[in-house]
Amino acid sequence: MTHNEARQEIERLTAEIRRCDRLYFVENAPDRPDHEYDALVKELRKIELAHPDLVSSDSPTQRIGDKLEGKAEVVQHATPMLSIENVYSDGELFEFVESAKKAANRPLAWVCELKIDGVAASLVYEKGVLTRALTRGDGVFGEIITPNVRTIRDVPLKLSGDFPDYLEARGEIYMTNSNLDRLNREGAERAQAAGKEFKPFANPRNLTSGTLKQLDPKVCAERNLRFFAHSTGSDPTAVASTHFEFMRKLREFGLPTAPLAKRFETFDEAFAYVQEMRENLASLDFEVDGIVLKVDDFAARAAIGSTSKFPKWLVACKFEKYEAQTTVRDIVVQIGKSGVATPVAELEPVEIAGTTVSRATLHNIAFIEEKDVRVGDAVVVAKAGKIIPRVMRVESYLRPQTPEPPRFRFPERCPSCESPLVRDQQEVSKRDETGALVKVDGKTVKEFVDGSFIRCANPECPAQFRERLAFFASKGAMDVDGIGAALVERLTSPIQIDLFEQEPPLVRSFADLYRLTPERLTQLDGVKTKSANNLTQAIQESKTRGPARLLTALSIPGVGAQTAKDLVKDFRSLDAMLEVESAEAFTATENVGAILAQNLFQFFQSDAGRRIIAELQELGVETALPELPATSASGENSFENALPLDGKTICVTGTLNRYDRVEIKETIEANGGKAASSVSKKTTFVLVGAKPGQAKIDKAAELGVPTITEEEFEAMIGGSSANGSDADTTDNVNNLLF
DNA sequence: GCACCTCGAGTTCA
DNA sequence: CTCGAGGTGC
Repeated sequence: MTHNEARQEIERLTAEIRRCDRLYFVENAPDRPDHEYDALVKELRKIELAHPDLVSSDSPTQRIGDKLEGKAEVVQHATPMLSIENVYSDGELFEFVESAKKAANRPLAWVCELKIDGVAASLVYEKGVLTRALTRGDGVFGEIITPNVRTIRDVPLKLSGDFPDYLEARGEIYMTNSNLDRLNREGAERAQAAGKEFKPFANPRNLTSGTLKQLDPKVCAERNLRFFAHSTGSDPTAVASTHFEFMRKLREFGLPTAPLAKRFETFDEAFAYVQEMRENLASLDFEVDGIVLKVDDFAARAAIGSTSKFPKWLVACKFEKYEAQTTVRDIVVQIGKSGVATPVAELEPVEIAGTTVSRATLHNIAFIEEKDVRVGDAVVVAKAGKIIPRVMRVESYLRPQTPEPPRFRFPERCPSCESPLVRDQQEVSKRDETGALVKVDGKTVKEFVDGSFIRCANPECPAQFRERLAFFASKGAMDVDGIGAALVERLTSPIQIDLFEQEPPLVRSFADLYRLTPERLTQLDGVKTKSANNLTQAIQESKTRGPARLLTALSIPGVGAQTAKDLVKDFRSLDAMLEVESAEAFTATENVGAILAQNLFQFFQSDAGRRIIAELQELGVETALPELPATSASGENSFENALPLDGKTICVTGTLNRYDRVEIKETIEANGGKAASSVSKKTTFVLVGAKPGQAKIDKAAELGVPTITEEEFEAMIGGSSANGSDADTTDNVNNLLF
């Protein structure tokens, strides 16, 4: 064969092979031309062997490249791969569509596509050649999986047709159910022949994800992964003006696109299709976890925009429900930072709305008794407020009769320190049988009744200390980066030297935290020099959080962030609080009554409390506000400029575009307003974001409190000097307070 | 004493 | 987010 003949033959074979790929993958031909394909590739490889100079990088024989060394490289996406907002009910879907329509301000055509449960990936084509493939990763950084992706026959190594210079196709890599079955069957056969045990792959999604991380592309090639594109990371407007048209172009370039995609002129038609698809999913050969609904027109998309997390012109209708039935494996009792003992149901893990739920609180003794939850019961768990699982009901008809599980009995002793658990007592006015108040000499008679909570009364309880330490280091308090429940557990556990010898825990008081050195930290398993240094650094930085944060961090019952701020405003230092002579001195502060005052007085008079503060002070933790500058010492606010939100109380509900929870609170306060957590008559505005809480909206309507949008809010604060970058001394003082 | 407002505490998972 | 309870004003 001459050189020229070889070149022609290679071209012919390549075209034939591409036709096979296309028949099967892009056009979904019913008969899979596997034999033909294999024979063609074999023939091509023979010719290429004889003429190595004619082998091009996009030849079908080049799908399997060299093994990767070590770990996959992580690189940044050209534009972030945002995730999709999920809706789980028709109501949520309608809400989403309404907001999109409003933002677009024009009629919208919609495209429906199947959402297949696979691994999201981005494929970069430069001058039509596949140069890089990345996993979605965290959306900003992804792992390079190019060698493995090259083995996927759906993925053209070279584009055809009139493709743009630069194209980033985004889509889903997945595996069919029948292919999973085949792999399991073959694996079992092979294992049997070798006399080994074979653990079948559980589901196609996990296998896909695992396969893509394989270092040897040969393994990936055998697994027969699939791919389709559903969007792009590059600019599509040069190629098409609508999504549906763009997808058609991608198919022309040789890229398969989302299966069963359809375009509809109105949402009503699209919704009918969603309903219809819901019924027909079982017949498909791949896992579908929903239907994606997207605005077709690119210009309309631009008008609608995105939040920081999701585009607002795109939504996934999930088929799962907010509710699931599961079994109670065990009921355990947790001790909180104030000693409250909370029963928690440990559940057989179930998926609800995209997350696995394995625990749910049973709140308190009243809840558990009323619902009569028992170990072994079938319970229905739902997500209240979209996140937190809640036991809705016990399916008591499913309860085993022989033997019937016993009623839950609250333990009598603390699971951590074994000291007795005691029921809270509450002071109430005494009433007679008719409900009328009992009076003696014109005064009501008080009596104590059982309260809602059960507590461990031991102030030294290790479980309580752990909770308090975690709270001390948490965001709202001293904000020590890197200290969470897991590390607290280890810091407060004895250190095992060898089988017989152990040393006391590294941290037995708040002050011990500030005595930690990198050397001592490395005594813990898995803490190496780097993390030990970072941690000690973070701990040192927390010394300057100021007295309000510190007071919050101390876990004095009833004293949280707000009360601590109020107190520090009046007292200005913890020393001043140590010097008070009676509990009444605290009641002068706003929102502090007899009970809180007593709690505070008790703490500041106790040896333990005084020691804690003395130790922290000695270690250099700030316990006082800086001295007021002479000019503004005369009175509050006297020299401050009027701020746009002075005297206004704003309650926020839903998700905002430009701020997260903490930021919006800070912004409101920086502008002189008050950020309230609930709507009342005193609320000036309710700031409504996306997916607002219905309770707050209703309440606002009921009380006639005006609602504002994020844009209106921004107009109000006018983007003025409120960001505090040009902070003067007064601002600094405020920063320490707030 | 009652009604209403606010804050604290507990809670789950990626 | 939700519940419970402390605080305040009438």
